Amino acid sequence: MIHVFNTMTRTKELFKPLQAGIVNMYVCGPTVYNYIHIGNARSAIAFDTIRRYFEYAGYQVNYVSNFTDVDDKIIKAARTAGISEHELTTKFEQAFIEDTLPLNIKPATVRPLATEHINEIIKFVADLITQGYAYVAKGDVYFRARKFPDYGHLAHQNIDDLEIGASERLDDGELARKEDPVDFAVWKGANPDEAITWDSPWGPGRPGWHIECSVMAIKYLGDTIDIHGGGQDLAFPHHTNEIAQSEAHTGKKFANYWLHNGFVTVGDDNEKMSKSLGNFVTVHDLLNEVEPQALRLMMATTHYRRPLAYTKTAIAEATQVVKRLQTAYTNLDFRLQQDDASPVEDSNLAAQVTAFKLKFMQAMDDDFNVANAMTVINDFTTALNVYAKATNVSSLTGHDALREFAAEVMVLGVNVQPSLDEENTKWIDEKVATRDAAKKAKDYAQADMIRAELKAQGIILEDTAQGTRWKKE
RNA sequence: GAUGGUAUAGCCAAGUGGUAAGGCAUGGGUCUGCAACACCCUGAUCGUCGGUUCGAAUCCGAUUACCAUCUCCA
Repeated sequence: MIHVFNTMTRTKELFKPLQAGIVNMYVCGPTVYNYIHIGNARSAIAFDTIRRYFEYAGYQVNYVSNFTDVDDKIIKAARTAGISEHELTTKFEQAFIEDTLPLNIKPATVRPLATEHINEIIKFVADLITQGYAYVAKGDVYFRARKFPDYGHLAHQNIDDLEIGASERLDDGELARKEDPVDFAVWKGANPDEAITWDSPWGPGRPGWHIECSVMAIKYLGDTIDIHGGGQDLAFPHHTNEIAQSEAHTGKKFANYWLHNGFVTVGDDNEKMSKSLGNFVTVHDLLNEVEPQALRLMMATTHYRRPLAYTKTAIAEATQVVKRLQTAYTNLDFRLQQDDASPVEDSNLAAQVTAFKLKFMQAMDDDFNVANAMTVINDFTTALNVYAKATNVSSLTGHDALREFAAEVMVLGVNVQPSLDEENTKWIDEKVATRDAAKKAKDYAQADMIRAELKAQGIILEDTAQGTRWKKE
């Protein structure tokens, strides 16, 4: 019984999908005019973790996340770089894929592009005009926000309280064309010097900012979707406008649950990180400095609705934890490979594993309470470590435990299974064998020398009751 | 001005009425030929003030501080 916090109602609600066993979710993706920053990554990781938990819990998840590949910033950035908009967006779409891969962010089921849905967008806009919800004004098309009842409910903004132009970025010309300052563009007429335009019944132009998400969400997931997600800052105006235009168009509820992730803050004063403040860190740069799995864990274990303070100490701590999780997995795995491991079930361990799974799900069912889930994973880790030192172990149940452990940790996006590289490690095994012989002969001087020699090459030896295991530093 | 969020040990953080989970760090111990890994032990009365209650971090009121949103932003 999964409960999620719905921004629309500001309460935790029991999650009930429209179709049993299937979750249709749409998450607003980045505008691709630069490398993604850690705020984008946080959002992607938050919803990837949610997605992975649904999948762990047995749901099929249809996860649609877009690239917004046409807007003012793209036009500006392309012009600065001296390349076409398409070249620019293609480059950063590719970079998104490359940068999110090491963070174990699963690719979306569908990753649609605004520019590949222009016909559908034009049709959608035309329908809104026919319905009387939108009007043409000198090549632009605006949505009559006041005509939509309950406008602003999602962000809990009263339409009359909206401070017009509070961000001081409103274009006066646009303001003059609007019937009402709260109206928003669904289609923007082209400026004479803009190359990236499409023909429409209202003249050349391009989609407004919010329309692509409405069109693509409905196209790929249906008129009503289960979950719509994105960053907190999107609640207003982006999602508010999506709701207005979508529900005006279909006459149906657009999304049953609205989930919003909190911001990333940086620096000592915990200031919001954003592109406009210029204090952002790109994932592209960060991946050269930090262990990707540590970054992933750090972000995944901060509850998605809370602000996430990006600090070096948080990364350092996460690095320790990742190591601890991986060590536990590897050490028990080593123990189970020993000849004395029994093929018979260990009912005691099996019961523990069942209990951990139950507790893990209880934690995650509560609006993805990762902090409590981590408590379970920590207990699980300790149990694995204890078992790895046990005199009698069951290979059968031990492997079951490892599988369940890895699955739970993978919900958070961390892989504890060592990658199997093909390189030749025979020489290490030989050194270890030589050292073991020296140890048996109580020639500790030679044994220590071999250990030091391997250490110099980044190989750590660890003696156990069943023999010596090695790992890379 | 409107609308939200946050305040718990050195740091991160769970906990919505019954005498404060967990992690990191610190210190001590066990295991080990030594080491490593691991395991065990070690810490706070919950921003401030007042109220309700047999009992509050948890409810109510006030207050302080910090952060965010109000048509560029994940």
